[in-house]
Amino acid sequence: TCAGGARPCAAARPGAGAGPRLGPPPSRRAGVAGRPPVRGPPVTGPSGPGPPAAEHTYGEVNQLGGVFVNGRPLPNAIRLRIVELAQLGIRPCDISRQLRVSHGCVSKILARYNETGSILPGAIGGSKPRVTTPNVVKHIRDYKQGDPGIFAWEIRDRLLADGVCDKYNVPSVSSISRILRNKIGSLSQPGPYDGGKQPPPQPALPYNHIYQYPYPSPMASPAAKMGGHPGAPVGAAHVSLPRSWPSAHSVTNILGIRTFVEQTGALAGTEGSAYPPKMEDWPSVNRTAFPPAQAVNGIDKAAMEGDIKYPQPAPGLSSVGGFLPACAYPPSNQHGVYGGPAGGYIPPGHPWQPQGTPLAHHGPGVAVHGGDLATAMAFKQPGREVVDRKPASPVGKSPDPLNTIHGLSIPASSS
DNA sequence: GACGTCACGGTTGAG
DNA sequence: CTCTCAACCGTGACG
Repeated sequence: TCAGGARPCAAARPGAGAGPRLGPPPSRRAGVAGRPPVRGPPVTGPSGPGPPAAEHTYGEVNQLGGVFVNGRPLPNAIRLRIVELAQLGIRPCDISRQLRVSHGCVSKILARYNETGSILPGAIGGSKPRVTTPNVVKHIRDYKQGDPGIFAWEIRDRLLADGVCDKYNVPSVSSISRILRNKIGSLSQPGPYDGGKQPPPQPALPYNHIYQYPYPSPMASPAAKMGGHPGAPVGAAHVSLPRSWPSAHSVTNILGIRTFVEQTGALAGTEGSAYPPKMEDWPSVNRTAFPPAQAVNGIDKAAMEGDIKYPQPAPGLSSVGGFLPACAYPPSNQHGVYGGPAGGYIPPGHPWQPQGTPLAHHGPGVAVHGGDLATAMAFKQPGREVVDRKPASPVGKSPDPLNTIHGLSIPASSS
């Protein structure tokens, strides 16, 4: 289904269920484009009283008055809150209104959550993992050295024939050509990577190693928490990694490089910048709105900060704490700027949630186990995405993953 | 009125 | 360095 956003689906869709839509009334399809959303002058907080910091946070304002960045995922805090509220029994339509997020989005996020257990957005951009791994390069080099006149397509065939690659990860002829041109230009010298050598990390990185979403680090090991949760393959519990290409075909797996990857993943969590600086460097984001990150693990700081683009209200606003009516948001956030950290609330237990890990509760104070919540939320069970996204969960880490996990520095004030 | 679905325009990042 | 492409995004509107 398309709900997940499967491309094919969309592509194949022009006719599919959308039949009737093919002739969208003029007014229709206005979608995002039709009605020039408030853009450009980035939605900065209400240009008046707005938070100074948010001078030019840009975004658009939806019909509900909420701010969003076209093409970009909602902040994890919001995503999380959507799930939380849903778990509190609040109807999606109400959640939509309260958070000022389109109901379609709420529906989508909840559906995904139900399906995968993850509140996190999928991996955006990028493409399949590199197929030109060190090992492949090495073979190409060997072939080339063995037969300087060999054609790229011949190399390709040989890679397949020799089992170096399979049809899923064999480099394209153009890629091979490029390799020949760029990396194997001078056959005399050993390539950048030597067979036995430990391959440089980068190439091995699975998809999106840079994808800085606050994906909880593997160590979050939701799996662990999930313990007996049905359908929660412990090992795979990683719902969060955005996209992982068919692990079975994963180059990294094939090459046995995964370990590194995993580690990297873990780091990512710690280093946590929610979004890549590039984009994330949105000006004016008031990062201070969030408690200093302790968190480290995935969503935490990252998650929260990740939402940088969205002006964040003071932490105090916590959302749920009081399931405030939309109007509860400070005027300054007029445009429904997404509220602050998702903390501050004590989510209801989750069905699948491992006993004893109530969402965010323990920990007094800061950061805390708020992570649990996130974790739990984020990893209900490794859904297909999950599985796909992350080959395996790292091991032996996180002494107390839960705590740090998303570190949703929830002002958990367990109170 | 609620909600699932999906076209749309947009962003992203590997190749 | 730029372009291409395919993935994902949230919105908004239909049904």
